[in-house]
Amino acid sequence: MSKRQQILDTTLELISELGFYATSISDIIQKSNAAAGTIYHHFKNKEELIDTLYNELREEMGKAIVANIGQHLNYKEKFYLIWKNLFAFYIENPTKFEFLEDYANSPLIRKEIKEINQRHYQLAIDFIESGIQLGVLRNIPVKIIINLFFGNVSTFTRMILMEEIEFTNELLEKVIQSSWDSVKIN
Amino acid sequence: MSKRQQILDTTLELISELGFYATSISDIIQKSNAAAGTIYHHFKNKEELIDTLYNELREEMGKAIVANIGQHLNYKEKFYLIWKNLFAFYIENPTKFEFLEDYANSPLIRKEIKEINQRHYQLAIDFIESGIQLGVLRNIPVKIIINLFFGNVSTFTRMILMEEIEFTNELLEKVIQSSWDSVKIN
Amino acid sequence: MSKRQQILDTTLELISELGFYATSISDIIQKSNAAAGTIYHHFKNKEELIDTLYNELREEMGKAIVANIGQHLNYKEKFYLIWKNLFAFYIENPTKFEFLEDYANSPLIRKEIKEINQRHYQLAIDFIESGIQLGVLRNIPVKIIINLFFGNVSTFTRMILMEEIEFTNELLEKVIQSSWDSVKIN
Amino acid sequence: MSKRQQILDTTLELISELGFYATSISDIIQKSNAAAGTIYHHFKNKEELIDTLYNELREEMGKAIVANIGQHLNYKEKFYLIWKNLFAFYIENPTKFEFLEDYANSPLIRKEIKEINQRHYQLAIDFIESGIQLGVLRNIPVKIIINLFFGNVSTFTRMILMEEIEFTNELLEKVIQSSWDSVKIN
DNA sequence: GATGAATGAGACTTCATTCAT
DNA sequence: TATGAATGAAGTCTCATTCAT
Repeated sequence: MSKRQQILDTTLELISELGFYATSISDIIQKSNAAAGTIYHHFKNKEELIDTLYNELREEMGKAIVANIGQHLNYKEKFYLIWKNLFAFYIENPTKFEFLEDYANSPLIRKEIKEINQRHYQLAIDFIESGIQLGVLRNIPVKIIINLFFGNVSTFTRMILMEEIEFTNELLEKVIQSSWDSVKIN
Repeated sequence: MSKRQQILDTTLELISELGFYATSISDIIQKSNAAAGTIYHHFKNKEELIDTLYNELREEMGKAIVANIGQHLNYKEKFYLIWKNLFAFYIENPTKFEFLEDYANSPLIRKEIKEINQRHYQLAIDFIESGIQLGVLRNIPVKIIINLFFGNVSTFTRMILMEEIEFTNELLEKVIQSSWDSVKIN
Repeated sequence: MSKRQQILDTTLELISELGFYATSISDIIQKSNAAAGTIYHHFKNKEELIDTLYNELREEMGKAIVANIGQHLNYKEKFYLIWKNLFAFYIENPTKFEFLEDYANSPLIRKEIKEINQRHYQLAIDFIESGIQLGVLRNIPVKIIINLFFGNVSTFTRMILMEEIEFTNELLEKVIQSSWDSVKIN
Repeated sequence: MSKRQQILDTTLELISELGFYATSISDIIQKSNAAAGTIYHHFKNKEELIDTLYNELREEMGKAIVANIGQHLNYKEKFYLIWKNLFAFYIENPTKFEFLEDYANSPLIRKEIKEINQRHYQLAIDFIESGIQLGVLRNIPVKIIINLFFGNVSTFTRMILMEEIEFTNELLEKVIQSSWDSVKIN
């Protein structure tokens, strides 16, 4: 594996464990077996290193979300599948989940929320918009629906990962049902 | 105003603006017109200062949530009122909202989530549990319902504060309706 | 002696010995027995520390130059006395001489030359201008005369300090005579 | 152009602009389109690179100084011509002027001043010595006369390049006259 | 001749905290 | 109660240089 990748992998691990601000370049140097200069050879600064990681994970997550979305599924089935896909991605990649959550909640970065919404969420926006136009979803601003959707998945994932509640398929179905009931036309 | 209160107020302002980790004691010293020694006279260390603030705000928020909850209201009306109370508290106190969110999302602090659930959420737990027992709410673990509830209010608040969407009473009603539909028995 | 003064004194010694860029904050810390934080408590950064030193020395030098300038001296006698005063200040304070020269020659700082000319050289400007008006000095731009004057003193001082030539009073008189002959009306 | 020459040219440009210590190998790599290894293939280290440049420029300057010195000129005419030659070389090659000045003023390098005097200034030494023996110049140590001479040309050049004063031929003549008057026998 | 990834010492600066006044 | 000078560990980043390709 290349040094560059070692650095990225180590950064992901450390930030998911310690968080954004508690992870120092020193920590990354030690755990990745890279020299300080090597990090700065590949990345302009700490911020760029983290942003690179974020963008990679965002893309990976974006692909995971739409896995197995066949044309034969109806709207509600697609909604459920996306929910499960995102949840599965998080559960199978807890470090990535932690990193993405931490990044999203970082106060300085949160300012970008508007831009991010358009850049990364385009597929989601289209999906929700079509639901409204089809008369399947309520006429609530798309952005709100999306944020509530992602918030719900994150909340549930966190509780499972922190072992606050025990996972069962039945529970998963119930929670997705909640999510669906909150946006579907009555 | 006492120096102690000046320090607390300044800390709230700074953390809500810059976030947890970007706010240094140095910043607080400058903005509060207090000396370093004065801060350490009133608080054992930075952590205690922040925790003090957190606990005060938590209590204040706890009281705000249950304002005007009269016995004559039915369950759904109470649900709506609590939602509105919390939202109003956030909107009227945006710095407190930011602080509480940042604190809650802080990775190191998030470990306390279990304990917090019991300490601060007892009223909420009782309210949700009674809803389930009354057959008004679905049989989903209480903790999940609570976290989804608080998550939804926060998500909506953030979008209004960041001016991603424009506030209207009609929109507020729709969003609370969503929240309610996600947990009420069909 | 105050820590602040210890830091300034040490900085003067080190820069005069090693030069501007070869003097690190680490060096200053070690030699001054001050902690890193102490330096930054008194000075915003390395640049401000050095600028403070420069301004103090500039003022000191400005006073030295005009020592013993009595009203009974004629113009040429004043010219000789100022030359000797500046030379004596340099020879008696070789570290200050080195620092001031190094500062003046620093490429980045040299940009300020115009401003410095007006701020620190006002007395010199007045003196030269009066010489021209009295018909004692040639009609050459004041700035040029001043820079040649200071350049000559520095050149001579450097050669004495580096022991390239041996000092004698006779030699000093000859060199000042050179300086005078280069600007006096024939 | 060879890579070696590209490196030398870039180094000259950067040092003349940023100065000695502010110019990093990194800067040279970027601006010259050469790889780190290439620099170290041609030059043992940074010091050798700069010294190579210095020696080349010294030789070039040495030649420029004596351009058009015909045997038919008398001593004073030669003095004037050398002055003009050096000034012209500086004005036509401002980057070389800056580099040479910066090198000469570099505190660490200044220690070599004695050696340099003999290596590079032999022609100048001979010229001044002959002037003294001919009874045209004052009996002041040759080294002093040389340093004052070069110092005067540099001072004037700098002021023109920094646009502190406007160049005119008349002014140039006046300044050379000053220089000459400072060393000629009265 | 030329490349550029890799090194690690050392640069400047900020941090939370202490303590004599 | 309040002050602010002093601390020194630890932070991010740059530097000149090496070496396998």
